[in-house]
Amino acid sequence: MPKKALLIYGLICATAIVVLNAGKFTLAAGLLQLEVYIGIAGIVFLALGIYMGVQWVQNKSKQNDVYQLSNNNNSWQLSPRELEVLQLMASGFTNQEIADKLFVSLPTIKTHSSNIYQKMNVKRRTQAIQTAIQSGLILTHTKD
Amino acid sequence: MPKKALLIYGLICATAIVVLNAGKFTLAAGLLQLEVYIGIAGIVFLALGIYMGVQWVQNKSKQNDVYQLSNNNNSWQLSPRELEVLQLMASGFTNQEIADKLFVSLPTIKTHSSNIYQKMNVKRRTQAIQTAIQSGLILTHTKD
DNA sequence: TCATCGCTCATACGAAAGTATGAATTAACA
DNA sequence: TGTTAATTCATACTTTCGTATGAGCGATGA
Repeated sequence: MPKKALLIYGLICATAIVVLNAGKFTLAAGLLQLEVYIGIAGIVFLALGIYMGVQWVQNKSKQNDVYQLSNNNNSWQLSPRELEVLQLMASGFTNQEIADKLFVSLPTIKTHSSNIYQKMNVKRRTQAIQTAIQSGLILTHTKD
Repeated sequence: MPKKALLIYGLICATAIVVLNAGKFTLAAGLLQLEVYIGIAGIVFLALGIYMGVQWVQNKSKQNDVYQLSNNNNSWQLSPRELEVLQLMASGFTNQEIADKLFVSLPTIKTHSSNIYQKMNVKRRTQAIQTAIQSGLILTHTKD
């Protein structure tokens, strides 16, 4: 969810800034030693870094190879966005994962996929994938 | 659904037989002319034929091409039955359709697919398809 | 004969996919 | 400027998928 992800990151950044400012004021008031301030800031940023690192690795390990699209094989007049969605569907991602990748909401991806199925005259995700592969729209094995 | 389909066909056949018998009795009682009896029987069977024909065509048009399996690429030690299921999954069929094709129940196919995902270390149908295609287990384009 | 494996089936539950409907925004275009 | 297409989003609903768990059965092999 783009909103959720943005919200989380926003909150983290906001928290970090607040903590830093609080520390600066305390420092200016002479109530805190510089070492302590730096230490706290270090811990906050370390935590932030760990969190982002974990997220990164988790996303990494989850990622499949993404299929390539053929340039001259759009038999169904799919829009650019629909092609992107189809490509990610064929690569094994859920609607939610596709939404995250494209920074849009889940309903948006659902709308796109429904439109794709209509244009391709199929009823299911797996049929769309099969049809796209068979037609050559999606390239499963790059031929060099 | 095998049960539902069987039920429907059973009901149709039963109805046809009942109608025929009713006609025969009426005929025996001399209340109906032979031509009328034959006519009614004809209409009943014509309707039955039309219904079955429509069903046939609809099923026909719904059928996808079925992918081929590689003979020497079973990296995950999938059982013969699991290979069949995977093949049909990749070809775009629902679990219900696969169950119908293999003359087993829906829960059976669900069990098979779950086992397939575990053996292949994936979480979803589309991932299993992608992985199987990439590995060469499933042949999307027959090379001659 | 006992253990294992493959296959089958069932029920119940939760997650993901898909449909329908309506709507707002933006960009291209006549 | 009005129209159209593409994109986005939401809500509500149905269908399909997937997991967990437990069980029965036949074949195979130690």
